[in-house]
Amino acid sequence: MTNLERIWKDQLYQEFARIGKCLSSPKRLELIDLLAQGPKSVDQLSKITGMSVANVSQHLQTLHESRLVRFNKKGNYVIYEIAERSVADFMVSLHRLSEKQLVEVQRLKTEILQHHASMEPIALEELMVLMEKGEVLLLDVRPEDEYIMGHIPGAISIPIEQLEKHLATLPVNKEIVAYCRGPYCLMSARAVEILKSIGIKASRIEEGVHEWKRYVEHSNISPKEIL
Amino acid sequence: MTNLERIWKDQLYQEFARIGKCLSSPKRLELIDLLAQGPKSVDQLSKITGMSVANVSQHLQTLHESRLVRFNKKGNYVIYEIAERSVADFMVSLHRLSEKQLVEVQRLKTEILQHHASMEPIALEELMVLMEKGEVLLLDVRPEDEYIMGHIPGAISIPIEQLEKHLATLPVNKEIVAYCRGPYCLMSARAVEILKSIGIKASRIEEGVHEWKRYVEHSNISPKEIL
DNA sequence: CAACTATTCAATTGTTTTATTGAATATTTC
DNA sequence: GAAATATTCAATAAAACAATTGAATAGTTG
Repeated sequence: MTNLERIWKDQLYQEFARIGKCLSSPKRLELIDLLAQGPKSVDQLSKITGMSVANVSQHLQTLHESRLVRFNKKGNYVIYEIAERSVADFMVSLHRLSEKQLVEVQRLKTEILQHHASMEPIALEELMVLMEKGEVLLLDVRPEDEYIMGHIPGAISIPIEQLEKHLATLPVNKEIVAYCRGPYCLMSARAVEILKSIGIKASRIEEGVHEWKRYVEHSNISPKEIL
Repeated sequence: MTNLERIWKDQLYQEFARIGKCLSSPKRLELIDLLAQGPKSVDQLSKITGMSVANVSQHLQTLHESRLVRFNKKGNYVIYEIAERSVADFMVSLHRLSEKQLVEVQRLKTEILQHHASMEPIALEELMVLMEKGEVLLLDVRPEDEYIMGHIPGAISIPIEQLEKHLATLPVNKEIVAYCRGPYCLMSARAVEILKSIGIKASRIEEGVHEWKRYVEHSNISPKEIL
């Protein structure tokens, strides 16, 4: 290899590693995951994650330097969002790889399921069948703005905090399946607990919007429009 | 969010970040890319990359802790390889994301093309058409063991160092298309230079085996067996 | 325009990471 | 079994990073 080639390769891999650096901090990964669900301000992110505002801001700047996120200023707020859909897709890949390779991730996932008794999720495939038959109501329990940004077709939106208030409006004859931000979000599990406690037949899927997109794109099922 | 939930999430993201940490060092990324082409010993990797043996060994151990690579001992050598095909796929994703988001990567790619005059690659799609017609000979210029590990169907193997010796055996009536490890490997460019210098019509694709696999899987073209 | 809010900046701390060196281990070959 | 080879280990020094704090900025509301 020529010397020039070596320098070129070093520069190139230096760049790839910039993306890698963004992924090397747990806090930053959590921020990307949250932004993948929809745009959020710095202090929203600070409140959700429990990090200090300054700390969040700093992490967001790191992410911005690698062009994984972008922002708009809206009045007093700075609203960050992921730079591209492909960033969210990439995060799904990272999670899948982590689950495949790291036993510890698998262990943590089953551990939390034991705390939420009988919260075993149903398969996405199974949900599809049930929805075809119209036997099931799909419930998106994320905050409403995330639902508006994109959701699984056919789902209705009841954010988890409002679920108890809206219990009366739910059909009694249908089974309910809840979903939230994805496999590492527990809002859908909490929803199932609430629903089951008042005698409604309920379950959850562990997939979120991005995992669902990946699923339909890989299984060649007609990729319906996202409403 | 409950306190327990916060702890759980922190542990989970800590784990994801372990994979991220592996990707945060340029040298480690280069090692993964090389291993994605086929198993290699520590000192092979040391020689290819120009790093010290101890340094390579240390990086490989980091990769092993995150289960991205595995190894077998063969006599005096320790042969490392990627732990799963999905690791190679993930690297393709990372490269694609980097190229999309980082202008600097795009700049570096065009920069090197100016050094190798008229090395503009042809599209994979174009190659497929040409191969259907039988108008083209596809040449894999990587080391032979990497070819044996997996190659694009229909390709023949002539490692770049042996190309000049084997020039006589090449058909004169066919155009030749060369490929190597992927978009950041310059062996195929060197091959085209050699071929053109003696008047053979030649070009290259920038894709390697993994990029090719991704291509056929996403375009639903019959995914022929890899020979 | 003064008080307030959201965000960023700058400086500091303690921690991790990287590359390097030389020694230690394990396997093979003669 | 001694010499040679491939790899790992351990210790070090330099560099990069993460979280924290308090001050600075910029936009908003009364």
